[in-house]
Amino acid sequence: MSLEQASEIQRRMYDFIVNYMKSEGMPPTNREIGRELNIASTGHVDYHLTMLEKKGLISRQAKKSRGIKLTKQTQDGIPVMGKIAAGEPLDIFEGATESVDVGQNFTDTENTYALVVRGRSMIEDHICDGDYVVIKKQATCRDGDIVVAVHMQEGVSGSATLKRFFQEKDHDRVRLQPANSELDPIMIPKTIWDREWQIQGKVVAIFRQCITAA
Amino acid sequence: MSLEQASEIQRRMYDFIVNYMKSEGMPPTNREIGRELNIASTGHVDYHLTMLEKKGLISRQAKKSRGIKLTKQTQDGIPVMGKIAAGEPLDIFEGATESVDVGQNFTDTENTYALVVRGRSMIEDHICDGDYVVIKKQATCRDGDIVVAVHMQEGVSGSATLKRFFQEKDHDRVRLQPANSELDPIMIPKTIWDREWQIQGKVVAIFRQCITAA
DNA sequence: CAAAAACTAGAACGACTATTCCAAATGATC
DNA sequence: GATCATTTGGAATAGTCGTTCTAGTTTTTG
Repeated sequence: MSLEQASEIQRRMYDFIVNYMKSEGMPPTNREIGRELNIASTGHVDYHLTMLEKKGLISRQAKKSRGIKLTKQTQDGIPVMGKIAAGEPLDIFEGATESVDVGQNFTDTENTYALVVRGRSMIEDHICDGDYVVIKKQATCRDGDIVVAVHMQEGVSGSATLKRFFQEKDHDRVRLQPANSELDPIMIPKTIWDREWQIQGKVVAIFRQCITAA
Repeated sequence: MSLEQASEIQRRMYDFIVNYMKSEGMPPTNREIGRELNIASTGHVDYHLTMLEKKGLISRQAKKSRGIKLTKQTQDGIPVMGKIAAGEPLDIFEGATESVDVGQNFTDTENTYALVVRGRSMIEDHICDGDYVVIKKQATCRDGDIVVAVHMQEGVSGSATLKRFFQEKDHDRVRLQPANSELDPIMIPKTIWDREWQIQGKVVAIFRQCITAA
């Protein structure tokens, strides 16, 4: 919640605080905030900070210089946009409800997100049920890449599937290959491919959290 | 370098700054440092901060409150202590040369480290050559846990191996089971186990970075 | 329209902060 | 013993900081 019910200037203020903390390693002062957002009065800044605090986005330590803390500390994680499988395409991109912290390996947060793998369709590539796959958004890919392919059907929101991508030039079609010998590949003629399918991105990393009950 | 050539009080000061930043999210003021280290004079604190800066451990922004930055960026990653395999035990713990950033999922940095997996000995558990395994240090484990087991031979530094741990009570021995049907388990009588073997820790996560040439 | 909420500016206060200067111990080196 | 770097205390200064106050405008809401 919260971020949506903040006004435009409060959102800009919050963004500035986040960026300042990331680059400077400390929260900004009220005056630094005002200078950045062209706010002439420190009291004015204080007012909006109080609002942000009331909305639960930050917390403040009274009287302390730079006494701002972020309550939502998931700054570093990348959003988990949904679940994905190969056998039965699932809807994704309903908005991130979760996030997974994979550190600073993937800094391009604009173009990186994660999905939770469902099923055993990529098991022979050692991608298991429950694994997080880190996806880098891109519209093109190379033969053999593990990609998120979206099937856009008329009227229906696209359903996504995780598969290896192969371009079979001699047959002029695309093969989406699961990594499970019990499952069949999807063969798509190039003409239909261009019209109905779209590469959303490719897998750049896999993260598996082992259940550890002790 | 640098940290070694700092005096005891400067080391304590540096530690306090690191801990303060970790818990408070901002650097401490000179006065807060003095209060913590029982230094009566702010000028005194300033003197030691100047020394720390000269030795390259911190950098300072003149006149700014809390204007301290750590130059050695707080290794957010966890140290990669070496390589490990099941087939041919490898020496580890030669000191970390590398580190991998797995985010804030594992905050107990004192008791967590990573290893690079070599070989296909755990392939049926979907742990591949090149994967990072995140290890949580602990001396005991449960049946079925994937553990780092160290064989301590006389005179030789211990060699480590990654396997699943099983305690076979009826035979009074320990089985270290690779996840590769081509490889045989290691069976160790309980008496020898207690004397020559040691559990270093268990796998809590797996991180795989896919080669992405575009 | 009227009332309420949100937003903006300016000024001022007291506390906090980094820095500097002075003076004096302590410990090591030669 | 003399010299030097290191370590400590006290005081003072100029500026920064969070906060509060008054007073006005704009926007939203009923």
